[in-house]
Amino acid sequence: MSCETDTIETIRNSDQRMTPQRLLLLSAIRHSGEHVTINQIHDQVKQAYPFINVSTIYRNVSILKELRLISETYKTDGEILYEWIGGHAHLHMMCRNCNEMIEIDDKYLDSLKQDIKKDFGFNIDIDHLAISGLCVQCKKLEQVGYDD
Amino acid sequence: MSCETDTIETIRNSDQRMTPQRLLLLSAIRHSGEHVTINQIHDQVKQAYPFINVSTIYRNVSILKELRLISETYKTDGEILYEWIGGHAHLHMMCRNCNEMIEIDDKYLDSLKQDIKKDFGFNIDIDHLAISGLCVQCKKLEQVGYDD
DNA sequence: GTATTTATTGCAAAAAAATGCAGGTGCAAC
DNA sequence: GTTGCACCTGCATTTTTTTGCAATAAATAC
Repeated sequence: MSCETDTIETIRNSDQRMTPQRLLLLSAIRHSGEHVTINQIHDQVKQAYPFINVSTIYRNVSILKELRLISETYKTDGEILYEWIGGHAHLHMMCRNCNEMIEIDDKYLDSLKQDIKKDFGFNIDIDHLAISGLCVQCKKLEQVGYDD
Repeated sequence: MSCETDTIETIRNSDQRMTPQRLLLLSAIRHSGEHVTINQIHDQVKQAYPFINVSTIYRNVSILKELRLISETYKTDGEILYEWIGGHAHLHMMCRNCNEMIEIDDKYLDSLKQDIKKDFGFNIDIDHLAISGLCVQCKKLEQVGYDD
């Protein structure tokens, strides 16, 4: 509840209006599991309000992204996922072989963040980025003739 | 020259054929600076062979990506960049404010890679990933009233 | 409550990206 | 050199994403 009040505040404060569509969309992203695609959001919102247009989804998602209320993650297979930023920042590791996604606490980034900040002044966002690689299982399968 | 022989080998060895189009595309990616988009590749190849279709570019880029001959980087503004993987792995830091991109040696990833491997068995790809954040200048500009 | 201002929506239409398919062609075997 | 197979290409089509615009509806002031 209170977090929704915050959201409304954030939106109001940036010259945006709180429309029913936007509210539905927010709630869809917030409540539907972890990661959702544009189409999943659309489908979800349509259940409550069947007339909503996809372009509305696209536009709102883009606005919420700018406001940093939701995060955008490019999966290594090209799919784009959106997720509510609820304080629990984490990294996504996506296996380039089986496409499995692992979530990893962002504390693993701490040292990288510090190094980059110290040496380049660049401030890495805590939130989303999908990292490509090989999961345990697929790595094993790949181990056919070489070891690195 | 020799690196081109390697490329041809890699392609042949994976049941693919070396077509003139593919050769032009390879050369376009290899020689046109650092990062190129699909359209830039297309434009470049068209200069030598005007009849090439964009879909050929899409498909070949996708194949070369699978073969790990080129890397794909999702910029934080959504643009996708391709780059020849020439041994010089590096990270891209992209400022979410001014869109400036900084390249950073991949040695900075070493410790993260080790930690993730140790704790999750996940093997992060050395090559490309674009990390979003704020560069020095933009961070300063943002420092209006709060400090974190 | 009403009027005013201006962001937002839905539709339609355009642009961009991806895909299916039939014909063309690399390349290996002969 | 010729043949055959499987991969590639280009075109046409479909799917996805973006954009322009008139109508609508929040938010603010009265």
